[in-house]
Amino acid sequence: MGEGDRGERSSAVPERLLAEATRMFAERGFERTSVQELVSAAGVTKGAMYHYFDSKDDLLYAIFQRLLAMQRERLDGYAKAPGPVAGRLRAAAADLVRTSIENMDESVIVFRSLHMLSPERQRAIRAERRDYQERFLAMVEEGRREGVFRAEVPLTIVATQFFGAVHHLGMWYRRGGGLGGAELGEHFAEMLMSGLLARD
Amino acid sequence: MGEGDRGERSSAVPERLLAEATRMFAERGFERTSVQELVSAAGVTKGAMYHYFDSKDDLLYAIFQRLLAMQRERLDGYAKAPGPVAGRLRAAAADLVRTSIENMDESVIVFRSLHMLSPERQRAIRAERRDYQERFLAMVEEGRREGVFRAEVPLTIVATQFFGAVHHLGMWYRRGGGLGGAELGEHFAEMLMSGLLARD
Amino acid sequence: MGEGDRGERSSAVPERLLAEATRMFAERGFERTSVQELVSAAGVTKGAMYHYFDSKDDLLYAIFQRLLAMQRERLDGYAKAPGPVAGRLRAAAADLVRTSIENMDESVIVFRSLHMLSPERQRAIRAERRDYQERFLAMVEEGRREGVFRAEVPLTIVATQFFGAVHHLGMWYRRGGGLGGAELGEHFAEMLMSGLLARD
Amino acid sequence: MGEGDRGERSSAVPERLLAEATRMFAERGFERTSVQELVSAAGVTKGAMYHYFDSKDDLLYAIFQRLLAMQRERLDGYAKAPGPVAGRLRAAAADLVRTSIENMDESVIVFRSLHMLSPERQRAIRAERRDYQERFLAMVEEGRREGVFRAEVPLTIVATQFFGAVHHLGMWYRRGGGLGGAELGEHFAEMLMSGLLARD
DNA sequence: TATGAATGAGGTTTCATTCAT
DNA sequence: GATGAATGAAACCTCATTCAT
Repeated sequence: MGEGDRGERSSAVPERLLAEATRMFAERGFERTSVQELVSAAGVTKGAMYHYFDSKDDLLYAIFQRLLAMQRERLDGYAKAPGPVAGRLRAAAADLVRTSIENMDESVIVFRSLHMLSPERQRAIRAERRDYQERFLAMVEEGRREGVFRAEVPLTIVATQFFGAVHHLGMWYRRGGGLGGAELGEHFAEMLMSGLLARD
Repeated sequence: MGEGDRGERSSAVPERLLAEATRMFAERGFERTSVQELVSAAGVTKGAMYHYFDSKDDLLYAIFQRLLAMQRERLDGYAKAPGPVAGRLRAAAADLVRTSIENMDESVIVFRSLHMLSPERQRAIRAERRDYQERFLAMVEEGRREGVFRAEVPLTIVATQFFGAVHHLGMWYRRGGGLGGAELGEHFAEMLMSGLLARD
Repeated sequence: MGEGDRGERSSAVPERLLAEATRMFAERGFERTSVQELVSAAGVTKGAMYHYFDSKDDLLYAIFQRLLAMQRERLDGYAKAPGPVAGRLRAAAADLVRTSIENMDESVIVFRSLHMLSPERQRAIRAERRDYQERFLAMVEEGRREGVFRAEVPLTIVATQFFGAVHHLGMWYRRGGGLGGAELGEHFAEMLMSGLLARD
Repeated sequence: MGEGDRGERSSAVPERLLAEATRMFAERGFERTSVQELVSAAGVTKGAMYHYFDSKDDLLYAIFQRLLAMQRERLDGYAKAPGPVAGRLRAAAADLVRTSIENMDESVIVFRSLHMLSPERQRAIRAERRDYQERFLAMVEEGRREGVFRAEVPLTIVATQFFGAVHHLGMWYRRGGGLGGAELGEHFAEMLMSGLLARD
């Protein structure tokens, strides 16, 4: 039992907990998962869990944060990249679909268990998500100013259609079915662009 | 104490319970709502509730059933009506949006708390919803056979986009905001049709 | 719906209830049987039951009473009959076994659910049973005075052995098995007599 | 606060619960004893009880198990001991009576509340009891093969009489009355042997 | 850093009984 | 004689969290 060994094992505890919580919250829901079942499945004790997380709510919040931070970081990459906005928006859209599918458990939890967070944290997450959509729509605006996107359709409608469809994925998408994440990302991005791009 | 009086009073208990449950489940979630809080809000006793409903789950199921039965009945009306399929599909789409907004509480519950039902009932509800979508898409097929709808786009994509957007309504639509239910229904129907209709 | 018809039906209510209660209390125990299940099985309503019986306890008490009254009446028949006491005791013993088997449900209830009665009624039933045993043992004493039964063995031991064995029937006797009620009655009576009769 | 101290204190909770449950279940019956009354009497909290026992049923089962395991262990001692079978069987019989009286509460519970266990556990206990009787009767058979016991009386009758009488003890035996456990054991063993031993 | 026994409030549900009709 | 909706107390059990070690 060297130090490295021990360090590895203990640093694994929060990660194992998060991984197991993600799996279980997605599978049976946040409230149907008891702390005891969770720690048993993760192979740690209750005491250990409460050493790393203040509460069960804290665990849920961490899952939200991790997914949203990742998506926002990726979006920023496309927003700040060089090149024509149309190509960057299309890439960002495809990327959101692909990463939503790759992190389906987290995505399901976000849409299903947001209301289980404390009101305060619900507000924080809602703000973060609104921020994401605004940054996304800012690219649409950018394209409009440049004249490559049509200006007639209201932004709200565009957002509803696209984010609604992404959100809806968790309701029907099954791994191993017909389409892979990358393919589906292309489909969705294509539909978004066809609604935005000026005809002719 | 006439007959009508008695009928009203006794039939009022289940109805009051359903109404209050719908409101509370939508507002704070199914598991955040205790039976005690629910019956207090409805002004009945716990015993009375369990006289009419076998369990808290039963109450949730009744809410699901009521919404789905209503939507299906309305869809059937459009499916069996005379006239060109394009018009009937557009009307059905607008109607779904409008009734989803009018019954926003129920709609939110359906998408957020499905996983709180017993596995058996989850299957029943999923089957009912699948059935709804199939009937809806049958109208799309009908239009394709008649040559009024394009055949290139896969049905799954059409369904995902449209139903995803409807589903997503509960995440952002707020009563008293810009658009009313009828207007929004027209917008959504318009977008659906523009994706389906053959160009020129 | 003539009067006779109606009379028959209503007089059948207490009987149907007693019959069903006997069956259910024996099968699943007194406390595991709810009043609702009982009245449903008997095909009557709760109100009807409470019209004839003051409480669930009352129903249990009636079952006890009916069995004990019947057994006591039969014992009295043998006690007061003419002829040598040995023959009458043997017949009474065989009869107890046979009727216990014929009314196995009641017998099981008596030994298993006595403690569920109100303390007052428990005392009443215990007194009645003690009385039965005393009348039974009075016949043994009679035989001793006449010199046909041995006097060495204490009465308590005789009673314990015989009544213990009768009581124990409910634990192992299964209808349709090897021995019928009458045969087993003869076996038990034979064993009792062989322990009482003077040798040689 | 040494190690011994801690060990004693923590092991005391399940034991205190079992002791109190045995006393109360025997006195007023399993279902007349609420979990709240039980834990109050044992001086622990409900949570503590459910930490050690999965359910109220579990507590009942533990009482059954403890008595049956003890009895079986003692019987095995006599079965495997050296010496003539008649003496060993007599000793085993006397021992069963004595230990049944010493553990009268448990004995009463076993015969009165077996039907309150889950069906599965009822089967387990019945099997264990059947096993006990078979081991007991195997000693009778052994004696018959050696020619020391009569062969005419069927084993079932022997078992019914003896175990019936033992079982019946709980119905009439009162501590402090005439006979002590050891004496009564001798009486019962004597009666069993007199029925089994060949005459002359 | 980690344990796991213990807490105690609160959860859902059951049920014998009553009573207006 | 009979109904069945309604009561309300009490039942069993769960669970997130704490804390002495």
